[in-house]
Amino acid sequence: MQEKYIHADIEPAAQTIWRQNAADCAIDAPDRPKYYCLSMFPYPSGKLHMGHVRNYTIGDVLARFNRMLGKNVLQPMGWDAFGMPAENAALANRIPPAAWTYQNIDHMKKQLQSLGFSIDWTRELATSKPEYYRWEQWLFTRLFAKGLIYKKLGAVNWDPVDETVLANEQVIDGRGWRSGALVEKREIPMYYMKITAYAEELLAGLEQLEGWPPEVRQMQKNWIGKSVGVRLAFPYELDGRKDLLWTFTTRADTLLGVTFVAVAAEHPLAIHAAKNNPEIAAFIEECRLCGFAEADLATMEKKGMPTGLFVRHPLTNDAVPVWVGNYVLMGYGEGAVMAVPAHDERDFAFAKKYGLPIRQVISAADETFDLDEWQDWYADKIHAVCVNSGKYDGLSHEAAVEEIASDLARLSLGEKKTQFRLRDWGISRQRYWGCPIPIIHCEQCGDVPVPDDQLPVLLPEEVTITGAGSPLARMPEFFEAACPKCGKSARRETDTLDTFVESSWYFLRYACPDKQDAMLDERVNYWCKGGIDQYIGGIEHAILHLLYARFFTRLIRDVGLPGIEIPDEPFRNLLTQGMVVAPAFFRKTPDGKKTWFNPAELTIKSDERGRLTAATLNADGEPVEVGGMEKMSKSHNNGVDPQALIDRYGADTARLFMMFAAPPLQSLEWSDAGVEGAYRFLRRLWRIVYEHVSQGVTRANETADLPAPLKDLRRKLHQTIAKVNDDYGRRQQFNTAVAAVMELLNAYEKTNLDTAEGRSLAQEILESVVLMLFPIVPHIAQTLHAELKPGEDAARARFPVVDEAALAQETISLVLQINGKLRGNFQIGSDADRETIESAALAAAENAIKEKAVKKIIVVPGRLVNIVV
RNA sequence: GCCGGGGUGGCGGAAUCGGUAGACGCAGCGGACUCAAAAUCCGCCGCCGCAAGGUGUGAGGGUUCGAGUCCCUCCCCCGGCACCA
Repeated sequence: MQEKYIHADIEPAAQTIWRQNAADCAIDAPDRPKYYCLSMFPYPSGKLHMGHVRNYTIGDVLARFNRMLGKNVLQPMGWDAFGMPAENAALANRIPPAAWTYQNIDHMKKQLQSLGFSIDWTRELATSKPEYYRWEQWLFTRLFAKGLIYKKLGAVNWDPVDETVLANEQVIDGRGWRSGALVEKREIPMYYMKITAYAEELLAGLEQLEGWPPEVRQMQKNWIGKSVGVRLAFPYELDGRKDLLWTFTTRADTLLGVTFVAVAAEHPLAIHAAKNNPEIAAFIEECRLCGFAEADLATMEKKGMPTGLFVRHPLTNDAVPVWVGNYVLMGYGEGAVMAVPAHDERDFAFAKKYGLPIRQVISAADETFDLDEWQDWYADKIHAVCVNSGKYDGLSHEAAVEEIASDLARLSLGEKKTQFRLRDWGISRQRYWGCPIPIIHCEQCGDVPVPDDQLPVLLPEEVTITGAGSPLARMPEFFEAACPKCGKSARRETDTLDTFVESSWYFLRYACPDKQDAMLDERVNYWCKGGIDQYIGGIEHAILHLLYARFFTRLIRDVGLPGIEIPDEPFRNLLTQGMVVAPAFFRKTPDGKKTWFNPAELTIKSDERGRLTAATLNADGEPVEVGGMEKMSKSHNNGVDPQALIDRYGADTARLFMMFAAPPLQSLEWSDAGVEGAYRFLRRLWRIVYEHVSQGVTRANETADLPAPLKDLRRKLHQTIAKVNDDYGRRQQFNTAVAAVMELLNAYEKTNLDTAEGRSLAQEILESVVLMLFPIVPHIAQTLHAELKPGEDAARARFPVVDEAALAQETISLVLQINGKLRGNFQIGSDADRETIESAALAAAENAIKEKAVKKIIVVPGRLVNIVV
């Protein structure tokens, strides 16, 4: 055995053994218990970042641990290969997005392999390959036929200088990131997926997801946002034509408090009012410059303008003024809201600002309504009753809603309605590097889906990106097409699909990535039965990706693939890892934009306590500003390259550091310190095994009948096995598993094992330690295991089993408290009854109690005794 | 703004069901080995205090024999907010 731990020698050697034995391949074996362990696939941005290393190490630990429990493990990997960064890179470097992407995939795959992840590479897929996206197009045509995909107008960010649609990320303080032009809101036709048709089912499904973190279920529940309210109409007459202005409210009980209604700038009433009023037209124009992100809407100054138009109150027939509001959006709900300033905080502020009437229609006992100041009880549903509301006076919230809804129904001006916050999913993107939407626009036949025999609609890979519009719209060879129905010349859709579509079903395709003539085959029935056993990915995906994936399994189920069973819920167990965060550094350009610098380009200064204080850019020696801790990301350019870590210390150190530095759910603060410690531990482990092996390996101890110090050490071993097993399996908390093994090794080194019995116990401990660490540091464990048990392969070994006999203990130590304060310990037989414990505790506490009267004795079995005096 | 999470020594973190706060590691300090350094090994290490003891888990209050853990109010940080992935 080598005396020194040299990771550069043992890591490639271990990987060669695994490759030769096909140790990482998942076998389609329907008779064996399966464990499908899935990590969120990466976007091939160039090189791995720390978040990937963390995510895939967690996945690999679980995959290897479950393999050691005898399960048939599938751990696949692929590439979320479509997306905007490839187009940005193309602009910057003049490389076509396809070439850039595939070059990144090659590099990142090598990096993943060098980390020793037990990934079944025979199942690798990339979403940008026609073999993959053709089935997405196929599914699109089926969903289009079923009406689950439809077309309507939707708002986008329009850069008037670059004449292109911008992603939210590309809009910085209301301006285009490249042109600096003020971004406008523009309504364009887009395809939508009817996720709202599944809102009820997606909500109900959350109840069953016991293997999901409760906070993720809560977030999805709130996102779907089911509320029961009343859809009601305000009648009006315009140019002699009668019409209805529809709104939705959850507070129909306050209907008599309505003093105005507000409509969106794009609402027909607003547009009508603008015709003869340049001020309103100017205001509507101003609204076009507002963003439409929810956060912008919620925080911006609420502005409005009277249109001069009036509608009739549905119950009183009073005239109600119509305002245009910049906070009302056409695409959400009805594009109009009723305003009750007295009982809605936003309406209250709006009414105060514009001097609109505030009419109290709710009161609560002991509370006084004060026109000058908003108080939280004004919006209270629980304690309030109707006032100033005629026949509804005295009714509670629920009763009033019921009464008013049925009165409105009688007038055909309203009904009770369940509404969801969830909106249909806009899937059209005016971008090149994505899956082409399989639609042909024919002047006569309308939107015609591309027939199966013309699929896939291939995305041309040799293109020039200019930053202005999609290159597809400039390629007649792409967009010129014959209508599949009438044969006349027609125009192919040049928008592509949102990349969230690809990531909504890739996990099903891993079961059968080589299937040529169908989306999926029966191998899905084995691997995905009951859902994927474990899904691991960033908490930032808690809502969108995870909701879309849940939606998609239901879509595919309902489209129906013969002979294939799709689980409703794709992910049985979910682990949301915390982010890897690091400080971010930037400079502001004169126009206020921030330029972010990578720590690798900087010299960072810190104080004597190790806290970072300042940084300078190596290129010019000038200072940069130190921002806060941010998620490692492209946008903040604060990623630390894991490659340097792997090159210097090896894959096992990188993996161990990642698992030991923080529990998986928590965010992990990157720091260079600590890596050394992980490396030191591996060297120490190597040395300990070397010292044992160089005296000759022996047969592992199997008996609990040992002298006291050895018995204690062996108890520690089996307690550790139980703990580590629980940490890997139930708790999924790997930092404490490592800590437990470290503690065991500390005890091992403090015990004299120079007898035959001792050496045999040493053998038992070291074999167990190496196998317990195998999921985290497989290379060193593979190598050391082969030294401890020549001819045996750790990759096929089972996880150590607890010997219950070793756990038995004759006496235990209990904590003694007096009035809840720690006052020492005492020993007692492990089978002592309550009376014995109490008297032993009183004896131990004699000095401290003295004359004081004992009021109460609390005994917590196995833990402590608290004497109250 | 709304939804979700978090705040524990100089630092990362542990304390799993309300029961010894600070496991394990990093940094630091002292020592051994060495010509020396690195590596390694041994010891110390929340704060105040010579000690006895007191005190301590973002701040304030509450429940309890007992609170990092439960309840209320507040502050700060992070994630998401529908076109970043």
